[in-house]
Amino acid sequence: MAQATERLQRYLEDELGECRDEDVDRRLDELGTLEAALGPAQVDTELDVLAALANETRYTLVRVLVAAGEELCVCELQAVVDVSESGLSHALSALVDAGLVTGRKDGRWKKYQATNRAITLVTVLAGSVTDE
Amino acid sequence: MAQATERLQRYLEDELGECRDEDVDRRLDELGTLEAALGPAQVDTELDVLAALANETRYTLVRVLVAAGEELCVCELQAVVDVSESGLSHALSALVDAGLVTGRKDGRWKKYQATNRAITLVTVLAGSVTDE
DNA sequence: GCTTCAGTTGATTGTCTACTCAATTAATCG
DNA sequence: CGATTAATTGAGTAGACAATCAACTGAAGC
Repeated sequence: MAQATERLQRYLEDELGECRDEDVDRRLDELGTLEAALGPAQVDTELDVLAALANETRYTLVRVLVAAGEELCVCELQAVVDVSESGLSHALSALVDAGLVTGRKDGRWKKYQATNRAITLVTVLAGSVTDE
Repeated sequence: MAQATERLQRYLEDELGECRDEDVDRRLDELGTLEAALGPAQVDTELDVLAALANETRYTLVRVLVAAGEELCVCELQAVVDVSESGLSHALSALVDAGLVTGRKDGRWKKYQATNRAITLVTVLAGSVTDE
């Protein structure tokens, strides 16, 4: 970090006209505060959610479940994605772990449903991409 | 898909009490419609955005830029993440490609700023994770 | 003009991830 | 009960990804 700090010092000299060591320390502290604004645990959760969504198979499943607005059977979801039965099960399991869908056994069948989190995220994401 | 269709047929028999081939076809069509609700091009864009965010280094950069509310110099961002100078540059480049940040050269320095898309997504994601 | 400096680019490498296959569970049906 | 069915689990593997190193670009400053 020593070298990086030198560069930051030169930058602050450019910006402030003058720059003492204490100015560098203050700026480093400000940057640290920005980074720590959310707790690290929450960031981990957010990254888990993002990782779960950032895959074509899983994102398709979430989108379909959100669009359906009701629970769908695994055997129906099988018709929607292009992976093996096992692959579908792995995908759904990852989505459950990320809190994006919930599963419920119903007799011989298992049904999955999008959570509020999934609905919110898919809606906002679609919106933020539409208005390029 | 032949086998999967058989299972779907049995499922629909369970649900509807009775099920002709045409019922299966109709359900398959409904599912296809759900999947196609958004154009495939838009889905690709959404997946690109998700992939760009789903990485600790890049997500941290976006969060800090959003929290800062102003443009930050590469040399400032260097203090925030734990990768090489080159790794930082690669990360910022990926974020630009995903439309999450913009870059601007200012003399010897290069400054990056969060886009509206990034602000929206980070805000909503943080919110959707807070209310567990 | 040559050097220094800020940042980028491309190639390479080790790690992580998303599948598939095979075996397994749990439930239903005959 | 034994067989079939729906779905899950775990091991293995091919491909994708993130980071680094080294070489490069372009602007600033002496």
